[in-house]
Amino acid sequence: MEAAFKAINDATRREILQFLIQGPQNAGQIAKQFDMTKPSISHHLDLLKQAQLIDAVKKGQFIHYSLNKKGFESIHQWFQGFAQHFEFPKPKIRL
Amino acid sequence: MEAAFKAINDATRREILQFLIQGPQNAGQIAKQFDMTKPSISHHLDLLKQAQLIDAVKKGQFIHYSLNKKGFESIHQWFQGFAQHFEFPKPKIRL
DNA sequence: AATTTAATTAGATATTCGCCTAATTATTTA
DNA sequence: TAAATAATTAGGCGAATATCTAATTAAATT
Repeated sequence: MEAAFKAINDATRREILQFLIQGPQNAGQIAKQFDMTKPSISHHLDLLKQAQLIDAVKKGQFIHYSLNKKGFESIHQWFQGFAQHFEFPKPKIRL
Repeated sequence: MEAAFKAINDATRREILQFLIQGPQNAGQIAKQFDMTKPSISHHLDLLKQAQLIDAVKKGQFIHYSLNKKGFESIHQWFQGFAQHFEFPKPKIRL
């Protein structure tokens, strides 16, 4: 949980997560989205992985990164403790 | 939003928020909960206030701090973008 | 008015963070 | 097997962060 809060406290890492909503991407494709060197992106990916916000799967010489539910769940759980005290708007229908 | 992510990326500040679930507390009462000096707590309170996660109301020589919905909403909004991709467990009945 | 109490602001310091360049590892292709 | 490609690891540096002590502000009490 500690790791997840740390991971999302950075604009670049949050943008990486946003980008991965589109689906899995390899490190090079991710790096291309940002005006930053590959080693820097690599480091961000490492922190996101530590936080279990993303998964990494090696496919040949590429590494495919994708969103991982676990990290988001840990944030969700923390948040729920407060949500109960505030009553956030709920969708009209349950999906 | 930036400020909210920054604010919750610290164990002490998250504990302050937890403590405030019980209800409003003044700075001294909050500081008593932690093995840390009052100026340090004061600084944490300032960051939480900047993030609109807490409100501060001066009552005489005391300042009463309480949870503020706004900051939590900004985190909630960000989170919702991902929640849709994962389907988090929902309560059985709508309250 | 002087003292006490609650809290913040100011300034210093050690640690962590984000970024870079250079070097390394691992895989594919010529 | 040598060269090229994908990605990481290593090392260094300036900026940001968390903490402390000392000083300041503001309100209440004596």
